[in-house]
Amino acid sequence: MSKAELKKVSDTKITKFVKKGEAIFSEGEKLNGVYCVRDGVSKLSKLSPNGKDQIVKLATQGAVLGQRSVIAQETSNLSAVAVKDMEVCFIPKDIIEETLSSNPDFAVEVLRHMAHDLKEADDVIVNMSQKTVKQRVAEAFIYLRDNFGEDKEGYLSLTLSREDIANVVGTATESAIRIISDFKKLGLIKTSGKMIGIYDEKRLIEMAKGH
Amino acid sequence: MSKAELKKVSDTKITKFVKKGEAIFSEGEKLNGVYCVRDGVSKLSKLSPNGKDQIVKLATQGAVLGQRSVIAQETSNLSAVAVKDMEVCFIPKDIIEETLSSNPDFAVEVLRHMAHDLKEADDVIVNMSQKTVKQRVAEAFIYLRDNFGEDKEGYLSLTLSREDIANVVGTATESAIRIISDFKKLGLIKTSGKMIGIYDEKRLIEMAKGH
DNA sequence: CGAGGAATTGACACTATTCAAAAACTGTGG
DNA sequence: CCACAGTTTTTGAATAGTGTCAATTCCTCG
Repeated sequence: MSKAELKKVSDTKITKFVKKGEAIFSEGEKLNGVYCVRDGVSKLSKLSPNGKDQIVKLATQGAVLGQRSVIAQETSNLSAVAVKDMEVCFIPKDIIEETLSSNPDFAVEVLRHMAHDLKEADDVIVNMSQKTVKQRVAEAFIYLRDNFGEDKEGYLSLTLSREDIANVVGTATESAIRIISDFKKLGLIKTSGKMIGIYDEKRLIEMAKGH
Repeated sequence: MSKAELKKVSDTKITKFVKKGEAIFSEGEKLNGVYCVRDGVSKLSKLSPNGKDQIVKLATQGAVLGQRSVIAQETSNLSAVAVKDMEVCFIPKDIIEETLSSNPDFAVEVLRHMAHDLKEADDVIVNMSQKTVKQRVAEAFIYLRDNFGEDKEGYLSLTLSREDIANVVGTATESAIRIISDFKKLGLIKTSGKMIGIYDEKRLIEMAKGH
């Protein structure tokens, strides 16, 4: 973006704080702008017909929420709820649209970003359909560590409830719990309250591949 | 696109015919352009680590293949294979890139298109993770009819092998076969060779919702 | 300390994959 | 036109993987 555009954006942006558990927007809602994540983590989920919530993506610092819906000029197909206290800034739709149509570089940049998201979505589809729940749980832990890090004691920095883990993996909460319990018994992970830490990364990765 | 641009595209485009079963491009291949589907149908699939092919999308007339990879400047994450004799036209990467950066309207149009694909991918993720194989098979038949139509005898115009059906649904071939056989016994569908026709749409839709 | 939600566990029904074998179909060369 | 070889489609039976429901136990917060 040019300097003038950047200025316009920073003039109009509104910073918002969202507490863990609170929604930024919900499925079906009409969005009149996008939200940039400055801090914290949000889950993007979609309610399935059977009443369960499928988490499609976890978004953290640097991610932009609502982009897809604003560009497609549709209501949101996902809900965004904070899983860790957040600070987001809001950018009105008008600015996005205007910048898109006046600045090809910006459009291409957004395009690249969306192309990347699409590839990730394809990968998730393959994972969901071709891997067992056990493999997906193992994968989820690796993913959580790689994307959100771990504290000095080796526990994952992003702590999700067992239900959220199940919703990321796409399974029943009890199934996820049982597998976590198995992993612990096998010495692959350690737990402390709802916190989870990776013990034996190597074997966990093996597990994710199916062994 | 402007007239001049359109002309440039039609000057450089190369028409290609692809027979059923032949590949247009494969996973990991570097694409130096995109393919527009003028006729026929292609499956876009990704090989999973366990050796099975997951069909992510079926593309027909009007669809553009390879767009994502060209835009992201990456090798293709999917393979494209014809499931029905095809006619495609090739548009070199250079032209795409140039048009993207010079014509904001074109970029926005592509963006909208990709936003739509992304939403569809989200829906597929939810279906894969939250529905049973039986529901997904039922859904697949409805999808095939809605998108590819049926002949005068009521058989689906797009005939896929049982294996392809299983790969769309994300299950073992035998599982898909068994479910198809069940549906037939229940009077929901009829078959003739590998052709499949929908008998009782209403109950099939119920089935897709899970009853 | 008590209430209410979260996490865990057991038992059981149901779903789906796997391996093996039989039957049906397809194209080819005699 | 038929027989053969190679696929694809079907079916069976055994096994493994998941989901559901109900009952406890744990935790956390007011």
